[in-house]
Amino acid sequence: MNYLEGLNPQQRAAVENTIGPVMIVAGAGSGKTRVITYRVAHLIRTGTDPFNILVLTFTNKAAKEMRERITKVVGAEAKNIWMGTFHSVFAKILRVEADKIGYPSNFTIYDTDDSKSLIRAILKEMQLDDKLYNANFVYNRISSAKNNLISVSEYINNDQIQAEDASNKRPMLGQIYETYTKRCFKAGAMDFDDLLFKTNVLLKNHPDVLNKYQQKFRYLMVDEYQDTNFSQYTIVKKLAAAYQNICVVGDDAQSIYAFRGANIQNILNFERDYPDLKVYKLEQNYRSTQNIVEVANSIIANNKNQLEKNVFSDNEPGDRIKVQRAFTDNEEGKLVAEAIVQERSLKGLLFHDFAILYRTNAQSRAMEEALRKLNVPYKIYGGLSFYQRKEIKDLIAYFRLTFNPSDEEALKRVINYPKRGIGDTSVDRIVVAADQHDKTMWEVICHPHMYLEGRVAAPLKDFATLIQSFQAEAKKNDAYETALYIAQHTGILKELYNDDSIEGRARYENIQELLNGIKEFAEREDIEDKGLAVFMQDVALLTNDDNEKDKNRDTVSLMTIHSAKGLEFKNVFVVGLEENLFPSQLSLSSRTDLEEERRLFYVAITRAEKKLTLTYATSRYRWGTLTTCEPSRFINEINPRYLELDMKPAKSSLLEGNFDDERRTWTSSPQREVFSKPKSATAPKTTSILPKAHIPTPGFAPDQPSAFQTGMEVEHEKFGFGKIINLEGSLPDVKATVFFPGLGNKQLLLKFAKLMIKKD
DNA sequence: AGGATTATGATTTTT
DNA sequence: TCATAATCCT
Repeated sequence: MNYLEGLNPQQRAAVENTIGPVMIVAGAGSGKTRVITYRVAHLIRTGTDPFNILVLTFTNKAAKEMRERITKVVGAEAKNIWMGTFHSVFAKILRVEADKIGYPSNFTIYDTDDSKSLIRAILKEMQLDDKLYNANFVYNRISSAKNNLISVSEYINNDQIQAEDASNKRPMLGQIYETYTKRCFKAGAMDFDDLLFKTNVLLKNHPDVLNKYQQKFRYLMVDEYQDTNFSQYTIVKKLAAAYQNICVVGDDAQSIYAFRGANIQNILNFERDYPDLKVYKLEQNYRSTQNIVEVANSIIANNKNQLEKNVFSDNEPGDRIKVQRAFTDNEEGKLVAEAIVQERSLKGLLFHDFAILYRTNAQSRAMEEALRKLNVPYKIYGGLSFYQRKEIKDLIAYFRLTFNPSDEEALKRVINYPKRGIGDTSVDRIVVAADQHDKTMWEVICHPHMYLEGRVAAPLKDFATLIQSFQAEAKKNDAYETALYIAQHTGILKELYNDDSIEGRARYENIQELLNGIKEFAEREDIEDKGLAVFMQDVALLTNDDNEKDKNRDTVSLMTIHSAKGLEFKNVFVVGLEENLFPSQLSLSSRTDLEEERRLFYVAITRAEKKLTLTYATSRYRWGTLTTCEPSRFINEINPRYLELDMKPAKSSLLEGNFDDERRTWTSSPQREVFSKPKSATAPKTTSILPKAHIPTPGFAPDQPSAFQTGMEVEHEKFGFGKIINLEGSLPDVKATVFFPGLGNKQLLLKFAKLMIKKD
């Protein structure tokens, strides 16, 4: 297979130039993954030892796919490449080097829930106001400190940070950070951010270790470089310092994770770090139609800070981008669902060719309901991952405890689950006793009579014995046998088996699935140590792998825009394009946040291959109350010549504005522009292209249900002018089918609808 | 200790 | 609205 054939000149240059610092700026749909995989394959084909290559990605999925594709080119050697997420690669290294930073090599990895629950416990112990010191807020503060490599002592001694916290009335954050760090250490645990933070500490304080990995990883590649944070940036920079064979790949226009600490400057300033950098720009989009690519370009042009590039498409111009208005979120769902059904039969497509993308998960509900009504099969991506389910976390907590009994979060999770008579008060007493005697909770539990009075001693001793029996079991058996033993002897399996509810059934099945997964692991032949401890090493870093069964089902995909990154669909619906939703309300106060929202919109648009539809509703339920919405400014930012407006406002003398046939847009006199926003000086001039909401005729008064006849021209308070095409039922429950131009048919119950016979 | 009830508060989330 | 957490009862 000649992998170099079929690459365009820029792609090929990026693949072949493997020495020295390289930056590949890869526009959306420009064949980025191909270039990375071929570049790695090329390195190996030209004699580089796979053991000397490190490829860092952001998702397990990306790493897995890449490895598969490289295997196709170079064969079995591909398995020797170090390839994985930042977190998994450095967790592996930290386990090897753990003793250098005082950690046990079997340290536990705390997930976000563990971290937050520890923070909650600390806040309670410190008796801090939990309104001011909200666990989420504290977690984010600590996380961002770590991502910026600010240690506890630096945090406490930094005047600026202290002043900031003081002015926010939260002077205790430094102390909380300190306690949190100590407690993690005592529990033999690292959180997600620690995996990177401690790697930095390790490489900084141990030049020999740094040198070892510099020598090992002579060729470094980083995917999605625009999403790296400072901590990741520093690790990469250190590792690359010796050989400078560093290749980063990314697209600044698709940086959408700043809210998690990603720093877009890492890619924008890359040239500053490596003056003899070679830059390759992949600008040809192979995915989408010209219209889609140009719309995306016109949107992103509104952002100030970006790398210069000119993404273009040689594909057909394609359909215009459709903009659709709905009156409610439910109607929006209906519109989308109907469009999918229609488009599918019209073009002979599969459900699989359609995706509905939204800004927030809450928006999926209206879509789901509409799809269900039309019997459209769908799958929601994202949401709770398998490993975040309660029953899975419970069982895994027992596994964690088996190998690291100091793991406090696991201990607290299962010490009274299933019920064994150790309530909150007892747990509090254990915590106090442990603190007083400077022991771990586990040590207290092993010798309860030494530290505690009363009845609890017996169940505690039993609990300790139980865990010790698991440890003994784990020593002699493989992962599956141990896991099954634990599932049985904790009583979890029985408890769920006896739960006859639907949820209980599902939980039991989930446990079975976990056990099956462990069984598969234990049957693998490429692994020497098949113990449960090995399986557990990166279980905290695993996320949902798409279910094999689901892969063959033909379904519409529903997901947030964030989770759609990297995917593509023939037909894409981006829904909820409303101010305060997309762009999100919380982004409106700062330019950088708003620009991130715009990049998110860019990502959404560029998922589409053939056809793109944007929808918005003029009212929607948010947090239980009906709110009215204005169309998103992003719609106004699109050059109208790319748009097709599906609805034409009803003819009315009250509606000022003229339909500009040439440009297929609505223009209106400025003083009546309901939706146009004050434009910033830098924003390109756009005309408001959105139809107005209907404004009722002066003196509008609904008529009696008995007054209506089929064929009458009528006016509706909100929908505007239309024509009755059918009446059914008998008074007073007459239901009318009314056709509103641009909106289609509406079913209206006359006794409720604000409907008036048109006068003229 | 444990169930039941009320309060709260809320983007996005690769790890 | 909906899920989780804190608090209240028994």
